[in-house]
Amino acid sequence: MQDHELLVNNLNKRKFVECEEGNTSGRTETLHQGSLKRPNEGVTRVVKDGYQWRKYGQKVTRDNPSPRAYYKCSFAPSCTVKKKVQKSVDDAHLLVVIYEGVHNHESMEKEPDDTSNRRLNSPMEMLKYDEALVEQMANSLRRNPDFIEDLADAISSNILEYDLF
DNA sequence: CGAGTTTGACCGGCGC
DNA sequence: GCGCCGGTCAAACTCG
Repeated sequence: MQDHELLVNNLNKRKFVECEEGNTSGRTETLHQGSLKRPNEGVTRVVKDGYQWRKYGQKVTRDNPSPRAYYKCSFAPSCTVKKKVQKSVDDAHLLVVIYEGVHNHESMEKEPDDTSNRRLNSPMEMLKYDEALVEQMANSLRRNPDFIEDLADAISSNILEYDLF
């Protein structure tokens, strides 16, 4: 399933904090605020979860003061998958990603270079992200003890998969 | 020059 | 019927 792919991808990019299922038609993920939305921060441009997304709109919604961004999958013209990205109401450090639909094509997993991830911005930035990441994880885990099991399960199964590569 | 982003306008659904 | 709101479109702009 793509769930795991996304999870692993985000972990690789050091942006993933927590993931929760439970949206009706789509999936919801909460990401640590990283370079996700700002291509000019010098990291990867559009590819961050294995797919290529093209932004087609942005809106400020009522329930959340932060603008919500709308993305379509631009990797395959026939792919109608969309995703919405907005900051969490609870925690502005988190990005909530809502996926709608299912990809009808392979992901772009084979990112040409793992080296493109390599430099977030600077070692300082990485440290900052790491700190915030740990903090966020601790907080969310404290709040959601049940989540530990799911997360550990997902991570461990993916680690095993990755070991094969 | 092409691909992607920004941003204001537009449209349709829904509640009153 | 009207207004609000979320979602989408498209022209202008930016960047590599």
